Formats: sequence, C-alpha cells, structure tokens
Amino acid sequence: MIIKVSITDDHEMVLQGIASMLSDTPELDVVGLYNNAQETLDNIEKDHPDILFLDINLPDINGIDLSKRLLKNYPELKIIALTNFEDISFVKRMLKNGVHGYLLKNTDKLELIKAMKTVLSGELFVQKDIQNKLLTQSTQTTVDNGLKPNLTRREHDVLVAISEELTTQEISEKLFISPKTVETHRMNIMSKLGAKNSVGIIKIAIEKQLL
Amino acid sequence: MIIKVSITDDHEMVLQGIASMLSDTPELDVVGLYNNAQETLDNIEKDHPDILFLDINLPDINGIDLSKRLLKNYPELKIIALTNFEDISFVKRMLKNGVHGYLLKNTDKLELIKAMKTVLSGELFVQKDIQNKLLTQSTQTTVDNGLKPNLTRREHDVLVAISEELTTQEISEKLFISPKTVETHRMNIMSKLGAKNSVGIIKIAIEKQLL
DNA sequence: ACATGCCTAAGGGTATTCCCTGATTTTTTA
DNA sequence: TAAAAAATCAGGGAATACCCTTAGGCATGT
Repeated sequence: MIIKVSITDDHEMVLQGIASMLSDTPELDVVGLYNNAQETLDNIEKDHPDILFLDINLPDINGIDLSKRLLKNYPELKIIALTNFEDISFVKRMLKNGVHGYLLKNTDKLELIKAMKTVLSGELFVQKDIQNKLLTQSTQTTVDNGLKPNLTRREHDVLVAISEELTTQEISEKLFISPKTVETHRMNIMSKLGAKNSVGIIKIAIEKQLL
Repeated sequence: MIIKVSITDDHEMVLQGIASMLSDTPELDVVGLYNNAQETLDNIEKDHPDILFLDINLPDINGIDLSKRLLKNYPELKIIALTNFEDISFVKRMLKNGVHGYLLKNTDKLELIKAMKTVLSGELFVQKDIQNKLLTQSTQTTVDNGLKPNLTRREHDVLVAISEELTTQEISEKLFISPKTVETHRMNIMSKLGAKNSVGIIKIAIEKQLL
C-alpha cells in the first residue's frame, strides 16, 4: 500500500527539499504541497494524505492551532511537526495537542523515513537530540514543567507593556493602576516564568509565545 | 559554459530543496553542499563555485562575517544570501558588505535562476518585495542610516550575557572587565539597536537574531 | 459561608540600570 | 604609519527595578 504524504511550509525550498528527499522512494507518494495554513485546510480533504509534514511557524495560523483543527476534522491523519527550534516546552505542547512527531529541519532522508514509519505504526516520533533534552530537562524542571505558565489577564497586560519597553511608572499610567501594583504584577510574572529579571521575562515570553 | 553552484545551509531540507530545484537545469552544476560556515571555508577553494547560496543564520559564524571572509579570499565569488527575514536594515548591511544578492527562502525556481543570472552579470539582485521596502523605508530612516548596526565582538559578548539574565556585576566577572565597561557596552548596544532599555535590547536581538 | 484566586495597593528598603561626560590603551583598517 | 574603531575604565547622580511582606475588596465556585 502506498503512503500518501503532504507537506506544509511557507518556504518553497523546504517544500522542494522534502519532496526531493522522498521522491525516489517508490512506496511513497507526495500528494500535496501547501504554502500556508489556509491552503492546507482547503486541500487536505481532497488530497487526504496519510502523513502531513507541518511547519509550525506559518504566517497565518500558529502550528498548535492548525494541528488541532486538522486533527479534529481528520483524526486518522498523522502530523509530523517541522521546526528550527529545539524548544522543549514547545515540543511538549505540540505532543500534548496530538501531534505525532517532531522533526528539526536539518533532518536527513533516513530520519525522515524513520519518522514516517514510526508515526504510521501509531507511535510518537521524537528525534534523539530532543528526546535527550526531554529526559534531562524533566528531572531539573520541578516547578517549570511543560505546562504553559498561565498568566492572568492583568499580568498579561503588564507583560505586554514591559515588552514595549515601558517603565513601571508608564505602565501604571497606561493601565490606570498604581506603580506598586505594576511591580506586584511584574514580580508575579517573574515568579511564574522563572525569570530573574525583566530581560528573562521577555526572553521566556517570546520563547513560549506569550505575547 | 557551465555555472558552478554551491549551497551553504544548516538545514538539510533547504540544501536538498535548492539542489533539487536546480538539478534539471543543464547549464548548472551543483558542486558543493555545506552544512555550516567552517565546511564552507574548507571546501570553497577546492570546489570553486561561481555562485554560493549562503544561509545567513548559521550556527557557527554569522552571515556577514562569513561573507566578508569568503569575499576577501575569493573576490570573484558571487554570494546570494538566503534568509527567512525581510529585515531591511540587515539587507542593507549585507549588500554593503559585498553580498551580491538577497533571497528569501520561500523563493521559487524561476526567481532562483533570475537571481543567478543577475549576479553573474555583475548586478545586485534583490527581490521585488524587499526592493519595495528598501525604497519606502529609505525615506524614514534618517538617523539609523549612517550608523552601522553591527555589534562589536565585545558588545556581542555583553549582549549574550545580558540575555542570560546576568547583572552588570556578574557580567563584569564573567568577562573579566570592570562593571563600568559593561555599562558602556550596554549603552552602546542600546544606542546601536535603538532600544530604550535591556528589555528592548533582548527583544530586538531576538528579532534580528543577534544572539 | 468559606476557600480560592485575582486585582489592587503600600511600606521600606536594596540593588541595578540608565545616563552623561571624559579619558587612556589597544586593535584594526585605510 | 597615521587614522579610525574598539575596548577599557571612571565619577557621580537620577531613575528604575527588584524584593519581601502584608492586606483589603471582589468575584467564583464548593
């Protein structure tokens, strides 16, 4: 039986790269190449691939939301996430959201094939490098965990203001609250994110896409 | 005459993608695929390509420095920068540093060929989208323009340390310099990046991939 | 009615960053 | 080799961030 594969990536080169790597494998058939999330949603039913390689940094919809929507409508689809980033918390989030595999973009052909076989057999596929990180980090993460830090509405407001390079005073004026309240929120954000200072807040917020 | 092409990218998929897109063009010959800067430096002389497609977000050396070094040793080489980002200031810097073309990674085959022809004829190749931005933005960049947005080696060290959430004191100990020197560097970084504070530094540094 | 979580706020500090100015030495480049 | 750029350091002060603690009001859910 021939395995049907689709690929979503906004970089034509990646699209061609994967297609090219898979082209000489007879039991595979590349049935769709999509440049963005919308195109994927529009064509996935028509093409009904067995496996979708999905870039999770698309311009229109973020990877998590898109994979959620795809899996809701096509539960039998196997999704392998593609990314440049070895962000562990992100891997965890993706896997929790039903994605079946997680590949870095610097993956060679053998790894690609292995990933496909693994997910088709119903298992999760995670690259060794990332697997190691998952293991080593799981021991040291006592508070942090893979859980997304859920900031409150107000904390998020303050976070955004901090990222706008505003001072406490300016934030207080923007949000119509006391500077002391702003400081309290900032302290709570630092604590929730495990940041040492505002620089850490921003770094983590960007990493975890909290902005 | 056959045009020899090499490609440097740390993503196997991009490597394969470009190679694949160029493979059915008879007057072209892909003579080298390199995964990083070092490999590029090591093999460029042996392979002596006419054109190098160069990813400017490599793990070991940044694109500007690498292209400088390459052009110093092989002035006849045409370098076409590859990137995900439409960062105008970066484009300008690259072109100022002698790069001959600037391509986004979501480029199709036709554009690729056009870029090669253009740079071989001695002209600069910049994609339309980016060209437009260059034109529209050139009016509004009054201050930014003359200043070189390039961080020095030491500024980069300090930048990295800041991103590690270290204090001035800690940075000074890490780099074996006076806290006052660290402050000077931080001020200069802020000034170069146009940041209001360390939060801005980090935000911009991440955006522009200076880390 | 009570616990929980959130938003608010403050006191009273200490630590750090931010800013300006000016300067010497070293390294790189023209 | 001269000029320019980079790296080093400093004084001194204002502004801001960081930290710990406490606490009232308010909504929600048990």
